[in-house]
Amino acid sequence: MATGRTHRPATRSRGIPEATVARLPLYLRALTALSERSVPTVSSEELAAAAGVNSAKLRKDFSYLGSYGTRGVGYDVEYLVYQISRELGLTQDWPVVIVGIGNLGAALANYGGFASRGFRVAALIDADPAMAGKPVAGIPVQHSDDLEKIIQDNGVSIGVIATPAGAAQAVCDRLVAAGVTSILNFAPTVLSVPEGVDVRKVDLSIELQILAFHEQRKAGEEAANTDGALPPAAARSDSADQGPDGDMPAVMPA
Amino acid sequence: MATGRTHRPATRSRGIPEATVARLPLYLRALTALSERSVPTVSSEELAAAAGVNSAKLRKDFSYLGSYGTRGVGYDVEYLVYQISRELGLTQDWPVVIVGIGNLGAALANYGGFASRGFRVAALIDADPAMAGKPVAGIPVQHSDDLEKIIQDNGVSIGVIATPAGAAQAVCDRLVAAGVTSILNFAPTVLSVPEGVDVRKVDLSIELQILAFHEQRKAGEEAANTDGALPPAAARSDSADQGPDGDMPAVMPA
DNA sequence: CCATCTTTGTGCACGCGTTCACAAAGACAT
DNA sequence: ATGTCTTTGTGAACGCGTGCACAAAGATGG
Repeated sequence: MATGRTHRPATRSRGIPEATVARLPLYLRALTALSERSVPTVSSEELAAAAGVNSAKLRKDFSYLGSYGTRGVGYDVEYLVYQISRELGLTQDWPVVIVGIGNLGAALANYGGFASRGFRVAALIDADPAMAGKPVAGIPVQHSDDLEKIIQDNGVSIGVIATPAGAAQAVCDRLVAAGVTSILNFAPTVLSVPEGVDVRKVDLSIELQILAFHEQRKAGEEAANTDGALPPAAARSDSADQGPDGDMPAVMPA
Repeated sequence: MATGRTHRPATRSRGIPEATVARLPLYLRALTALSERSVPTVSSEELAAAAGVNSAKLRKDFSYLGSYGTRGVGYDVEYLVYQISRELGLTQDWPVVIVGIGNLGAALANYGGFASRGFRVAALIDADPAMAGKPVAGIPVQHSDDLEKIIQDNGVSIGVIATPAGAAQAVCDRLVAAGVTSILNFAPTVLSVPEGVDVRKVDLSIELQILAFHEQRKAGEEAANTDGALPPAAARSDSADQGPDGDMPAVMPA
């Protein structure tokens, strides 16, 4: 589908569905764990269980990448790790900058999951002069006056915004102007960016609110059940160990 | 996905689509900002722009809650804030515990977006005895030995896991056993929980990987554009061509 | 070489979510 | 009251994602 018939250049992703792309990192994590245990091959059933998804979905996801499995056997773990890594672009080095070194920014700087996936924290940037030079996670914080220079000197195309909401848009504008084309936004604000720039956002408060909704609903149903108003909980094979979210992480494309 | 099995035509149907629920906090944030600026009413067009969504989608979302707008005028800001808050269950107090007070846990404890939305950090829990008693964000850290007691004494139903991946499942099991029915998981692991427990996950590394995918795609397209004058309609293979650079595997299955 | 068994890859159907487009509803002016 | 104008609420169409179910492909054993 969508071989060449591009209508709008908004969401053409070379045939790979967005939902599949969002799951690839999940598979990669499970595969990496298997690889470290020197497991040579894995079936779609096993891998799906490890990744917390349906096996049919996993096979269909992989089918978008190509036919990398062997029928009757399964998938070669190392080979699949490589293929997914390449597909995600993790075989190259991605320098990232983190702007806003508060509690969250510091946590991100210390987060080990980045380096192990090809991401390199090229610089930490903060607007507070008192922070300048102070090392966080072994990296000296630089002042935001030098933001443009830092971006350009390091060839940074991915920026992480961990500033207060009020500063986020201004920081975003400067990042984009300096050449950043992908932004991960932790500030609770809608960022407006020119076309061609990707923004993904993570809002911790929003996640809790979604949980609260379901929590309230559960409490309400329970009350209704003791009242005898509703029939007993019909067995829902819906999702035993997965939330109502299905697959989407805590993030939505902007 | 959500129950919705009762085919109630309209009027107070609990069948609010999951996608809508995920956007309600977004609307609420925009509405709160308007409320603080004492804006009395807002049209779907304006609010949609502020929330970063399509106005038709916004109207449809609100239609699931009821008819809270006035045609020709728009929506009453204060009224809508209340209705959405109530729908999300934010009119009640939600005590939450944060387990794992590392960099991320501390950042979460300090995060201001919780308290302002009806969430109260009831306790901080860590496995490190050296942390016990040490105040973080003004709250003394408690040792995980007391986890069950803390949960029960505070009537906690929402737990946040910010531990290393290795400890997450064990913590999760203890939380669930103690009565927690909603979990926000920051550990890069798939949690398995019994039916009736909601899990939402936030994986920072996954978000970056998704950005990297799109970034790579953008770079590839740009190269293709400057390189060949042939628009995207050229590649018309279904599954044959893999990488934009035709880079074939360096690693073959043994 | 043939039979059998395992597991992939996928055609198909279904349901959810998004978007369009417009009638209905109300505000407002005359 | 009546007409006009604005904006909501929603029916309907469409596209995407999911899961079922099965044929094809290859391994394995005799």
